[in-house]
Amino acid sequence: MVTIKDIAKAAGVAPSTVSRALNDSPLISVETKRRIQRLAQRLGYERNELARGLVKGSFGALGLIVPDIINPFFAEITKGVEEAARERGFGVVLCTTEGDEAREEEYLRLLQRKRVDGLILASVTLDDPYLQKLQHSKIPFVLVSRLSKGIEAPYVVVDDKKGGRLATEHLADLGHKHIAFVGGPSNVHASRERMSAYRAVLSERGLPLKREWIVFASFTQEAGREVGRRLLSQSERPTAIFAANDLIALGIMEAAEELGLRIPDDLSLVGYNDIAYAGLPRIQLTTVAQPMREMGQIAANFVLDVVEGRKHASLAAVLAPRLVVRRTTAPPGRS
Amino acid sequence: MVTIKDIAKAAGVAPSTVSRALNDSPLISVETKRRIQRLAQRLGYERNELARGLVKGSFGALGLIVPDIINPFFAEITKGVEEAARERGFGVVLCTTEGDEAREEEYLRLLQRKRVDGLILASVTLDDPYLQKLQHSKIPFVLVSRLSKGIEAPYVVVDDKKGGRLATEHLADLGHKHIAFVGGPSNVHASRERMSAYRAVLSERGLPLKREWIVFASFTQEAGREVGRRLLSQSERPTAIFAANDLIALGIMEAAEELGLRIPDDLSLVGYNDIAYAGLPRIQLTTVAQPMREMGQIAANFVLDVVEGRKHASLAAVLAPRLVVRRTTAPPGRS
DNA sequence: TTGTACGCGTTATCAG
DNA sequence: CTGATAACGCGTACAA
Repeated sequence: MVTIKDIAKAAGVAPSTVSRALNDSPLISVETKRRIQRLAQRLGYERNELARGLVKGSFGALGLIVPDIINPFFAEITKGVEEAARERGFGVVLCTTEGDEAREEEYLRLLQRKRVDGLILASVTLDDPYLQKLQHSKIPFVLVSRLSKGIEAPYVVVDDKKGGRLATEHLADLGHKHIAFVGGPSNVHASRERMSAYRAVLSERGLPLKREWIVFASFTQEAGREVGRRLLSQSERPTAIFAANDLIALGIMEAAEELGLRIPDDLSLVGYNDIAYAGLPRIQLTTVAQPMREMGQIAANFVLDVVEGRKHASLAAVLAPRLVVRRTTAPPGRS
Repeated sequence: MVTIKDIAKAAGVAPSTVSRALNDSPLISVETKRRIQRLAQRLGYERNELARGLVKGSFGALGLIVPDIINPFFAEITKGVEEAARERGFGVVLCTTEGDEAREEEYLRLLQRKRVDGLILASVTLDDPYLQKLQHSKIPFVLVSRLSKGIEAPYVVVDDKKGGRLATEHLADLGHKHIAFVGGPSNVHASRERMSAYRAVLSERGLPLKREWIVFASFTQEAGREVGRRLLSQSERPTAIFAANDLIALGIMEAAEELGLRIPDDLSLVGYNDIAYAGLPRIQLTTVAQPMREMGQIAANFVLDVVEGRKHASLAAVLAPRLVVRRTTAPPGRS
């Protein structure tokens, strides 16, 4: 690999002069600058960012931690982050945790060792105490699609209560009286918020609130299928289900299919996230859309602003969800 | 951030001793080693990999270039790469190109500047001449799910000809005589291979080969819908379509729906890739499955083997595809 | 405008 | 077994 020393030798100048030329410094004559720049190009010089980072204390990369890159929800966030980072010349180190806390901590250490300039945490498992440690580490970070109870940390989220309301009210407006809720893990903020909005709406409307019709599982299709089977094979089954994400909804759809229930005739179904496949021809899932890519962009740009010194002290962005009505919801059939 | 110098001072030894302790070197007494290790832990020391990378000439990270992380096909590959890298203590820098060649080159330079240890190219746009340059750069790389004509480069692919055969023969076996093919970009190797297998099967079986029934588009649902509309609204329409990936197939499904055609009654449809959503309740797409995650793992492990000195000179892995028959294919209706 | 000298945090080499 | 010392490639005060 060619270094600035090589260029310096070839050009008959000092390495510092080459450095100045390559960094477009004003304290160098225009002609030597251009001469050196051309030479560098011709020699195929690529700056060593390890060395530069060592000096400047900044490597030019962001760390992104997500639970699962296969999940389109996080894929969209990732895309937003990556776009924003790329536009500003930064790299993105991708870390997936599978929801495993140990792995998350392991990755966090890896990223610190690599001296990334900032962290974007779209993961959910990390406990508050660890976040506290992170705050001391001086490396800027931002929470995406999650909050932290004890810690005051910058975040960008979508208003889950509002989203939960949109979904539940839509079902109630259609005339449903027997509405169940299927969430992700019960310790995940989003799960709880959507559930609490669901409860609030039911109680406002004077609809029955059954304990057995509030289920927490995990944010996967398999979990949705299992819960769906259980929920829909009871003698008294709900006429509508609000699922806390689209994957769960798809699993429930699968279970309904198995049990010979037609959607939306026998069962109305609302999901959450509007992942790309919710709009598929035969799926046509009614769902709550979140601006996921935008979340990623906002998060990345905030961290980069902090890194580059325009110090936004904090960030508390709450974006608005949007109900997307498709074909899995209808008034309840006469039964 | 605490450095080895800080630890050295605190322990009353030289920095080099600390370095030896932290690297578990044998040329240090067991007791000082342990003492220093404990001290480092207590001080919250995290090694600076920029400095380490500078002297060792290796940063401990892989660069991964994919066209689009939203596409489940590449998300799966990414997952495989990330898993393998994590297990061996490496990070992954994610780069998405949107199929834009300029962006790919830009990223390639970024990754070189960051001195990643190896490259995994799941992108398709890069031209052979550029690969040639890459070979000179001494940084090991591997092609995933693509080949290069002129250059002898390590690769891991799935046998597209075999996959194309599986799909086309399945349709022919069902009795279809009017089979169309919809590919991705015509300059993509996978597209061409699947198409050529399609042609071979048709000619072997003595089935009519219509020029208008071979269409190249792009690997997206939108493209599939457009092509589907055109193909299916002709007076003489095919009774079966082999789509070169699942997204295209889904688009075609959408178009068929719009035109009032039932699947598989009026139209049989085979996709390619078996992305997670092909198995969805109402989609149930017959498709050709590729071991995507495995490809990612094999690719990453190969590059890492090279990096770590166990020098596999080359890699030419051809994995086998698998036909997954679901509910979008059936014998042609009487017409 | 340019060159010199030093430091960033680590590892490796060579004495001791 | 341990301690100096140099080197990795670059940026930057300081001197010229």
